[in-house]
Amino acid sequence: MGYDTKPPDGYDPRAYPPVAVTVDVVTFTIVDDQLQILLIRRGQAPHRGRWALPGGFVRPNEGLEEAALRELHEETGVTAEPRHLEQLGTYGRPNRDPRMRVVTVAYWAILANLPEPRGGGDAAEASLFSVVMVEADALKLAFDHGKIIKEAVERVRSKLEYTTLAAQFCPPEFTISQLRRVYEVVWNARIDPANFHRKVTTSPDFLRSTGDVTNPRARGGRPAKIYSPGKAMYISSPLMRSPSPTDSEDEPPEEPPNRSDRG
Amino acid sequence: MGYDTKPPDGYDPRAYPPVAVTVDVVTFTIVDDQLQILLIRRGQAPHRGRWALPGGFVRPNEGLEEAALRELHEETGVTAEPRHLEQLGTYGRPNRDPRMRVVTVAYWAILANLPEPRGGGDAAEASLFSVVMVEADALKLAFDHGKIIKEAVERVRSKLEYTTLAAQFCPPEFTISQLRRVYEVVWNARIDPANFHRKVTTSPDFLRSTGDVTNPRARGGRPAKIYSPGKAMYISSPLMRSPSPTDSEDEPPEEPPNRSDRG
DNA sequence: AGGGTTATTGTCAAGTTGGAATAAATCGGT
DNA sequence: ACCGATTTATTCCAACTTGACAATAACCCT
Repeated sequence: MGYDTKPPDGYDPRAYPPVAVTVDVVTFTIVDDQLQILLIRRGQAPHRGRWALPGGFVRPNEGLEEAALRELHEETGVTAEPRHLEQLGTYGRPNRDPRMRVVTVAYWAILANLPEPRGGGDAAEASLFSVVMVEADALKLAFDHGKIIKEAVERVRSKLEYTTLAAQFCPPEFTISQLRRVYEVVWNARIDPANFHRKVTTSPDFLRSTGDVTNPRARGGRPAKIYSPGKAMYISSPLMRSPSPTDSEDEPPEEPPNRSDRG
Repeated sequence: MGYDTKPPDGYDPRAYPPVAVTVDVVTFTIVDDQLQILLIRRGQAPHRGRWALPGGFVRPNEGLEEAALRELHEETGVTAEPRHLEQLGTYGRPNRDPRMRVVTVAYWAILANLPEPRGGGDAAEASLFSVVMVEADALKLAFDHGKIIKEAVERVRSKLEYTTLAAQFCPPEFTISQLRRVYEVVWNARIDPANFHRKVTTSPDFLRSTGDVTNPRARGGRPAKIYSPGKAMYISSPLMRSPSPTDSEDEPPEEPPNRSDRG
């Protein structure tokens, strides 16, 4: 970064342009067999009363990730640490905030077993919303948060293909059915149980058997083996999402990453 | 973003913390059968004399991507438009710049047929460096630019697996051998010509035959068919990089994309 | 014509996938 | 105790993909 640049109109390294840097967090969880995100209702202008991502200013001696975690906790009352926190991208279109130039660094997180959010800090209210509602634009969102959320949804969907992140949506110990349900909910697609079972059990160190099985439920059925997550972070040969009938996308939008994302 | 947050120490939306936002660009090109990146030599403190990524302040009414392109052109004298420009990530560790808090949004770009950089703006010098040199830490780099470059290299490597971006390193019309060479250079691995040929020709709309063939070279050899890039942006079933003897990585580092990056 | 070089096509065994069938382990009801 | 229903786990098979390598094609030079 040669930001000692002195363009024709003459910047000085200390006379930096007035820009505010914020962080925003798209927090995913699965509740009621639906992929949901955590939003807060804005208590102040602009966009007062609209739903928005939790987030806020980065403090002078605070790292970006640190700021993201702090704002998540402060504004939503969530005390649990996210199972995963990852940078999504930075949004800095000049007029995305009416008050001044604001560049926001967006993060996305996975939170399992989310306790009911209670709204802390100065956020009036915090609540979970199904991503299908957001994808249908059924919600009035503040700023460009609709765009950010859609890009986060695409990121989490594509990350399930080649990483072992799906297990982070599950409790510490889980069955293969539960894990499959994560994929089905996030991808909004049906997955063949037998093939899924074969795939995840042969993927090296994706799952570790605890030796236990579930105690069978009321309706009967063979008890399922119980697993915990292995140490592998990537799946050698990715799972594929086949286009589901309800979900009609042919070409994924720009920036699925880093499958990169595989990486 | 609820950056109406008023933390205990009392922020006001207009009394934003003093942060500078810059952009930096990692520009890749292939010259002399090597993956190379474009760096400038810093003419001012801090890190005067060190090599750094081209970049600089984002101007008040300028988009981030726009700023990245401007700085690339201003500081390196490159006039050609990049074939690809994509956000890599944002780096904002509190003391990454000794002068003040600077958050930088990093981009990476592909530039084919790079004309010799001449160093423009106030950059003393601009030059290409092989990524193997940078990966070996053989170069004194400014700030955290070494880290940024390494993450960009991993990103471009993983993106070749599942996208058709490799063609952007080639001239508008090229042969399959040239395309294969791109993969071999970027991945630092040998690729079987026959299997590669089969793979790229069967991948839907990756390549379009122009009908022409090369006029044979001095050394002889069968003339190669000439192709231009198709419209497909993704490869249905990814190419795999097998660990090469010289390049020993077992687990890819965090955040390859996307295979999103996948996004 | 013959040997060298590069491009392209073909072959084959090994592995992977999707789909369906089968087996295993439990339930509740009779 | 047995039967059907239910859920999980395993097996089978045909279609496809991959990697390694052989064979062919089309050109050079001598």
